[in-house]
Amino acid sequence: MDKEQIRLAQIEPLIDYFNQIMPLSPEEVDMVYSLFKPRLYRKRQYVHQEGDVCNQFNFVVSGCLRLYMVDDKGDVHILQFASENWWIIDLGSFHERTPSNLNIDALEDTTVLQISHENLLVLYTQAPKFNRIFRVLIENSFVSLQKRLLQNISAPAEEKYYSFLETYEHLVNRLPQTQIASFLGITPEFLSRLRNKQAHSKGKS
Amino acid sequence: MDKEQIRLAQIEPLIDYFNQIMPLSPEEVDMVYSLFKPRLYRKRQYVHQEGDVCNQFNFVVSGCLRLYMVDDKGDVHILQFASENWWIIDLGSFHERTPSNLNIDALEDTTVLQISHENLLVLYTQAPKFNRIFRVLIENSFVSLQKRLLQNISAPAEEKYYSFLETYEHLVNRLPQTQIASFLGITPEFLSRLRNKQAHSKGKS
DNA sequence: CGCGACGTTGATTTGCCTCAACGATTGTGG
DNA sequence: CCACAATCGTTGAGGCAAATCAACGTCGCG
Repeated sequence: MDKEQIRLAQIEPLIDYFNQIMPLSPEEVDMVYSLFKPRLYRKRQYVHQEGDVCNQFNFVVSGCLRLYMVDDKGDVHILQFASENWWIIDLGSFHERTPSNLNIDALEDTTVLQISHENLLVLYTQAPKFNRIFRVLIENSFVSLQKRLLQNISAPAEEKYYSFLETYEHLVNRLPQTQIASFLGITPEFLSRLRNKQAHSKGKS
Repeated sequence: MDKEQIRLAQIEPLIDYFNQIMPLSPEEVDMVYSLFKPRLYRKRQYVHQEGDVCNQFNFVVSGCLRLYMVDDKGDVHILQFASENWWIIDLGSFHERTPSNLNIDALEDTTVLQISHENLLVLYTQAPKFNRIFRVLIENSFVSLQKRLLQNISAPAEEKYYSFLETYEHLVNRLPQTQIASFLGITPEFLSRLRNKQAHSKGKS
């Protein structure tokens, strides 16, 4: 495969994704090919750093990224993981063009397809169908975010952990416990004790 | 004013709201007039009940609604308040056409403008600009939801409460403490103690 | 090899909950 | 218009979930 073929192969998962929400015309497919750029990030590399205006909308082709905030004490709070076929971005910073207080970095070597703010506006203007597609896409994100918030205000840590195991089954064995704890909003020590309890009750049943 | 004039007067805040995101053409304004219906809910009345498919997208003109879940123990967990110029809906149920496990009811006598699922599809088809408008609208909701989640996994109750006071300043004196506690995910008793502490420290400074 | 990230375990502390009781206010039916 | 119930906010005593701090073994990696 030459470089061009590699590029095309990488973009396919995104085309599939869009087609699933709403089938694209050949012209729209061409626009996706020309406006989304593949990029590789190495493990631990920043995709976006706080202080900057977030300028790229990222679609993960392979690997895993995280979106997180670092508080005054230096503790990390993870808002989102994104593995294959997920979107990740600081949406507030991206749209309001204001400096972000969130970071995005790579938990594994990760390939993304990214579109800049400028090119996304081009896409919306020249292919209005993408307004509809991105509306649906964000609606889906909104619904899952709302579910997570509901869990957070209503359920104890143990229940949140089990729920996480179900929702992120495909991802669980790729993530260190510390990252999961930070996502759940509990300490790694306490998560360890929860897991221990689970192991014991499983042994008995 | 005759009935027709009342109807028109009630719809104006919504037209203003849309124009602020993206100016509407006269034809688009007409569509809004014909597809959104005003409706009054009395205090404590249900706007939407769990078990039903959520079929109305609601825009609050005056008053205040809440979106909440009732857990196995009968405890209420509030996902959202909506007062003037806010939207409220179970978006998951509305789009997937599945039975909801959330409720919406009125904390005050409330006037809403509502559009049915069916008519929203008509609106999207006949005036595609609304895809863009609703995309922006949901993006805004997404960003504020993400901020709230971040607070929830990173901040102690006291900080969440202060943050609530800032964000919902206009609404705070209209809401009973029990509702605020339920929104924050703490008990009314503990909220009372937090407020007490605040009063004392204010007295000293 | 040696260092740093990771997971575990123990002892202790604390933020927040539970349960119970009490006035103050609201509202509702007789 | 009053009486009674229901809702609301507050306070106290006690308990539990989860955090903190510290120590230790393991593993992967430079």
